[in-house]
Amino acid sequence: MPFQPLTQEPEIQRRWLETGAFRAKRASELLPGSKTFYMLVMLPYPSGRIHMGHVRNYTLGDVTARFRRMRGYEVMHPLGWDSFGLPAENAAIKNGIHPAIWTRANIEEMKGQIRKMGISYDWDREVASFQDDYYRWNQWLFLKMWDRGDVFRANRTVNWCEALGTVLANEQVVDGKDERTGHPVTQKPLEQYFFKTTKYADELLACMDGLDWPENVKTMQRHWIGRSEGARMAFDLDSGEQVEVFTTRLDTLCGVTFMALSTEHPVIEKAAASDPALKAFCDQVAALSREERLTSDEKLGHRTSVSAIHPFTGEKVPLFAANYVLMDYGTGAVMGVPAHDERDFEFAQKYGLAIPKVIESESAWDLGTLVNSGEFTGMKSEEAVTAMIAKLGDRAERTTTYKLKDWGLSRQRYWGTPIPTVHCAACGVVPEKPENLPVRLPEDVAFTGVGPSPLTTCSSFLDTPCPSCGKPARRETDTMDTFVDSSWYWLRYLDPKNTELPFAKAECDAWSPVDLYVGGIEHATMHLIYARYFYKVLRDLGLASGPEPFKKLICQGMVLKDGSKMSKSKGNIVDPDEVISKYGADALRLFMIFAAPIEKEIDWTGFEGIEGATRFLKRLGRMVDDHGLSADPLPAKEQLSAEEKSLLIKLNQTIARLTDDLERRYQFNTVVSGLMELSNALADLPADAPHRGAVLQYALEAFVRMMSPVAPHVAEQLWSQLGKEGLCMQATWPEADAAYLQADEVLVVVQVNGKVRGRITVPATATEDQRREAALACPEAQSHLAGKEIIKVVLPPGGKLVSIVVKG
RNA sequence: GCGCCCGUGGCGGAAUGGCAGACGCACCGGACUUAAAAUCCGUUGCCGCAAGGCGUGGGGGUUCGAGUCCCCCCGGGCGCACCA
Repeated sequence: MPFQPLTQEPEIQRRWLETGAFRAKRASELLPGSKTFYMLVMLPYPSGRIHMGHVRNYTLGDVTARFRRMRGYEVMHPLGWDSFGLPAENAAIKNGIHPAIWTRANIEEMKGQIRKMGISYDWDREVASFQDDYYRWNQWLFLKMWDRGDVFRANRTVNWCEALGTVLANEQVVDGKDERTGHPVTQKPLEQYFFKTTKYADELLACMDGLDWPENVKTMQRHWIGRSEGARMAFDLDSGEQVEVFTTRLDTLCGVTFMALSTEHPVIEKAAASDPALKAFCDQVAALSREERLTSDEKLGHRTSVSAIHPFTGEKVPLFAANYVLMDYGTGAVMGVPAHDERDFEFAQKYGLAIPKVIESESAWDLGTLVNSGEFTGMKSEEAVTAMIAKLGDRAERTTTYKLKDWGLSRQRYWGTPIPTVHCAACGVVPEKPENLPVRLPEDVAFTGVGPSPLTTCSSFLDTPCPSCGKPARRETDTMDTFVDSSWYWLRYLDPKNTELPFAKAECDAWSPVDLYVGGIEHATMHLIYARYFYKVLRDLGLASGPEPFKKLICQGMVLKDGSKMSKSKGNIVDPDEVISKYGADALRLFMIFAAPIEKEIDWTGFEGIEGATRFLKRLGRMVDDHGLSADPLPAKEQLSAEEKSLLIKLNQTIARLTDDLERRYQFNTVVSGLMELSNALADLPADAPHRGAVLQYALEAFVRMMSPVAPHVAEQLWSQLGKEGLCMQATWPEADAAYLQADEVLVVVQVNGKVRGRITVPATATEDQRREAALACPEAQSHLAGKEIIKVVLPPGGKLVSIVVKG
């Protein structure tokens, strides 16, 4: 049958759906001892059209899911939609379409495109975060976390746009203005909700060692968490106040010549109230945009009228407000030790402060031996810290700080999960009662793009009785960060219709953790830390078990066009849907898998690659056509011709190799090249081979099954043509036959002093001695051995090589 | 600045310390064709007529043997970025 993907693929997809071949079992249906595999791809945002990045991601996942099914695993392979967030709201403002309508239409559109790719998703498990049967569980979990003290409210500085009446993300602020409208943006403190992620900082760090994740992602997370051991200590001020600092180098305490505090530090704010010059300095630092602070590292400070008192010497050291001290790390205050800290050094030079050396070591910033430190002189850094803490008493203690911040989840937006709390004049901020969930988003609101979120003016939403005292109160109008939605969605897939709980523990126990998670590297920190954090919370709530959600992670590379990212603005998008309409899904899938290793970028320079994939599929079709059918049994090995035997050896070696590539190495591109090599070997079988029909039939049946994960439509087609009943995707993955893994005669390479000098053929059964003798006797090697002394002969395991070492 | 990753033909890439360049793309030559497309066969790392030599960014090291492991340097990418 000719290769006609455009008519054949939809027909085959229909057969798969009718058979229910993609359906994953519920925990109760799983037989005891059955192997499960949870294949997960990252939750997509329904932007409207799929792009090549999706195609690559979903193809990788599908190859794995289909392979595991054929290997006898029960497979979970779902998809859903990250369907809250700003773009829908912006579309509503621009086009006057309600976000829900826009979102639903986009999901339908993209689902249709994904279906055409033949990805084996169990669509009965689809979830969409904008639906209240999903986001009610965000609210439910929020309340559980509230009860456990994992949620708190605090003031935090945000990018505030007065004209728009909303908070903006850092990426949306360019040159101190809203990138869309140009309205000015200022920094403003705002009362917000936070998840206490720092509570799990140590565990998040410690569990990372056991994860089968790319090393660079693990490193990024370690840096993000940023654990740092040191000490806190309190300095008295001559104003009668105290300032607490965090330092990793308490041993340098005797080198302190100044104190530097963040411009936002309470002590500075208090001093600024009566010091206009200091106030002006702080305002000037605050006015600098994010980028300006990043690009200029010039140290700036302003001396206050206050001094700190050194706890050992009683000397007074000046106290500065400084631009290089961050309020949200440590205590927002630094003890300035210019001789042993690069930043303090720069600062001291600029402001003419003393730079006394108190540590003797290889470089100024290293640990070493104390000098000029009174009674501590002569001690090693480590023992000095212990001694100083002892002497400082209540003033100091060892402590650990983290760069990881608590997760601010408030968004002053409409299109997100309403935070289920109520503001009551009498009771304060009160959590909603669980039985009143979900707190639904009101639908009858207008989107103007100006002023605060429509929730703040929607009385049907706002007016609600206080859950505690019952008096009239006002609903919270903040909604949740969409990262909340994507932090546990993969557990909802396991039990998407549950109305009692977000998911049943039994389902989680049966399927969790995810065996393979595939997605973009851009989620290396935020999403993948939040999801790990959530899992630990869920575990502590008794909803989930086990420490970590994602056993293995693969970050796929991007799909580029002519070296740069595909984007609407560049007009360089290659639309997957159009490619499928022209070449078919299998050709696209094959190309995506073959073009590069998963983690590397693919540059879509032209259509040559996909045309190559098409050629390969067509050639296979012709091969199966020409072969027809054979019912002859495969003859015994002894009866086969040499060519037939070597074809079957190639076949079985390929089975072994591809199985390993897919099961252990997760190396997909070589799966395709392995298939291509094997197809070349099949084509080379002589037309007059004595058992051609039987051998080809046997080899093709295995071949078609092996190509099925990558090119499933063509595989089904050829499977039928080979006279096989049932679906190829439900057939068993071929098992390598040990009798055909090695040829009777094997090639042995002969090296002399590390250089290849000859090749000999020996029986596979040859002993080490026989191999050594044969190698020494080989004429090409002989010419390099003549007149030289043989030092030793190495026969590495595997028997494929003999290495002769000579002298003279 | 700190950290991580990567440098292999014209291109994408393969090689799990053991024959470097599998497989594909492109190119070139040939067959089929009135012609073209499609298809099929073949060549293609570099130097050399050849024998042979050289070759995985550069230099050093470990090893019988290094693209692969270790050290230094060069080039590219990514992440974090005054983290006390």
